[in-house]
Amino acid sequence: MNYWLFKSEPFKFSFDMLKEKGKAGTQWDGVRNYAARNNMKAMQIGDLGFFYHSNEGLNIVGIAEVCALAHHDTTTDDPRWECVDIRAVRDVPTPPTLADIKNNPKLSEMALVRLGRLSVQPVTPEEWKEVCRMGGLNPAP
DNA sequence: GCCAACGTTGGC
DNA sequence: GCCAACGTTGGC
Repeated sequence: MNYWLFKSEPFKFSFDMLKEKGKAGTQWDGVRNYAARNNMKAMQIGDLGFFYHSNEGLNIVGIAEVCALAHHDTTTDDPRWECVDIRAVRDVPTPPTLADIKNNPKLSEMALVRLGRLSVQPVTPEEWKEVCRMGGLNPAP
C-alpha cells in the first residue's frame, strides 16, 4: 500500500464533487505531466491519497482511494496519457493548510513543499501519519 | 496580478 | 543532445 496526494483547483473539481461521484469514483483525467503520470501508473487498487485544494483553500480536505489502475485518459487521443480512477473515502475533520505543513519540521521534505507544481505526488508513510494527525484523523487510516 | 519554478519545445 | 525561449502552474 502506498500513499499519494492529488491536487485540484476546487472550482474545477472539488472534493465535494468527488463525493458526489460515489463509489464508482471518477477518472483523474487531464494530467499532462510525465512525473505525475508515472506516479499514477505506480498506483495499486486500494492505495490512499490526500485530496488537496490548490488556488483556493490551499488545504488537504479529504482522503481518496484508488479504485481503478492506470488506463488511457479518455479526454485525449494521445496514447501517452493515462490516469487512474479514484473515489472519495472520507473528509479530513480539520483540514491542514499549506502554511501548517510548511510550518511543521517533520514535513519539510514533503513533495507539496518541495515540488509545489507537481499535481500527483507520492507521500511517505511518515508524512501520511503526520498529516492525518494534524487533520484530526488519529489513528491514520 | 505578479512572479518564481519548472516542464516542454524547437533550433542548432 | 544541448540550451534558450516560452508556456503553465500555483503561491502570494
